[in-house]
Amino acid sequence: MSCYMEERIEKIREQLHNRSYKLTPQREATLRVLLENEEDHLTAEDVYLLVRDKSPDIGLATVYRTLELMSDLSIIHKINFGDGVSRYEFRDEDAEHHHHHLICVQCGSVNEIHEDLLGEVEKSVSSNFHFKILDHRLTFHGICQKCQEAAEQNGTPVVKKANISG
Amino acid sequence: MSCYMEERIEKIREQLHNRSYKLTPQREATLRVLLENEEDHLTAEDVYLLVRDKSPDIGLATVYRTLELMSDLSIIHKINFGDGVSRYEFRDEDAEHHHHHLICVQCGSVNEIHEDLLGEVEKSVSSNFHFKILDHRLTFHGICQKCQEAAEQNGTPVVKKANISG
DNA sequence: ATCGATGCAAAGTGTTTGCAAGCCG
DNA sequence: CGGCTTGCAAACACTTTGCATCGAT
Repeated sequence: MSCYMEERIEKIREQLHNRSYKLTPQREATLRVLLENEEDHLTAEDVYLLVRDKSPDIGLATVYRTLELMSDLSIIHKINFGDGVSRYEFRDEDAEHHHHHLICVQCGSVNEIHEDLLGEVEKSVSSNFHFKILDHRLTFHGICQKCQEAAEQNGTPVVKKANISG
Repeated sequence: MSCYMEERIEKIREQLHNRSYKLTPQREATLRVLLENEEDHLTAEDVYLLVRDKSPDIGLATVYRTLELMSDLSIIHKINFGDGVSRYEFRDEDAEHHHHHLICVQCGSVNEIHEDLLGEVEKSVSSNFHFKILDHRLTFHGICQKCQEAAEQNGTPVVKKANISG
């Protein structure tokens, strides 16, 4: 895992150099946080706080600038669940296109679906609407398994955490 | 159309009264703007400017409060295309659930798809992930027919608008 | 010496809130 | 009267920007 991470960092260093950007310590620290939390969907603030644990002198603006840059270079993905905050995650190298989110309106948890659910749907949209699809966003809002179970047992939701709404 | 609009306004007035809210002149003006621009996806600012044409003394905060209220009552829908601004549109009375957006990254146009594309997908998500789906958001980002045609003819996009708006 | 990258603070956006005044049953 | 509504301005949360400084060519 650690080795895998070094690999990815090196690859990104190259990508940056090829476009005459530097992989500065701050940028590297930011990327490492993102890699270490690949399962989550961190906000800029989240990233900032985590980076600061290891590199206390980094500024929030730098984190924003780094995230923006990485996003422009398609190294990471900027996503938005409609709660007014941007979140960042690593782009799947292969299946970049086929990755959706399940947001629990009860506890705020976000889970991913990695299957390609939209192959057929995209085909029909392309041909029926003459729309050339480059990307898509699919999000389901609902109740996750945990909260359903909790509700069955005692009628109380697991946690009251988020208000990700549309 | 005008008559249709009165009908809808009256219906909403009732809905509000049933929940002990009033359909004040400001709220009514806001709703009328939304109804008159049902095809668009207006931001709060858009709505504010349009309302002000007819009711110059309305405040932006009132527009926000009205939109929030109508959204809470599921009379309108608050949507978010990931550009950091909330947009509002009337909720389809019947097919509330099956309505997606095609956003052109070239000219910024937003078109709607009213077909239900996700019936099968939802079934498989529900059963595979034990996730109780309440709602979903599906957005395709790509190039609309117009921009494709323009590009074929002279390599130049139709408009450079950069912003996601109607 | 150059030119990008950084940290800080200030400015910017879009949205929400506190509050005194207004309206209406 | 008593509650919901309103307009205004101030507060807010998140993000971007200006600028002097730093650091690696």
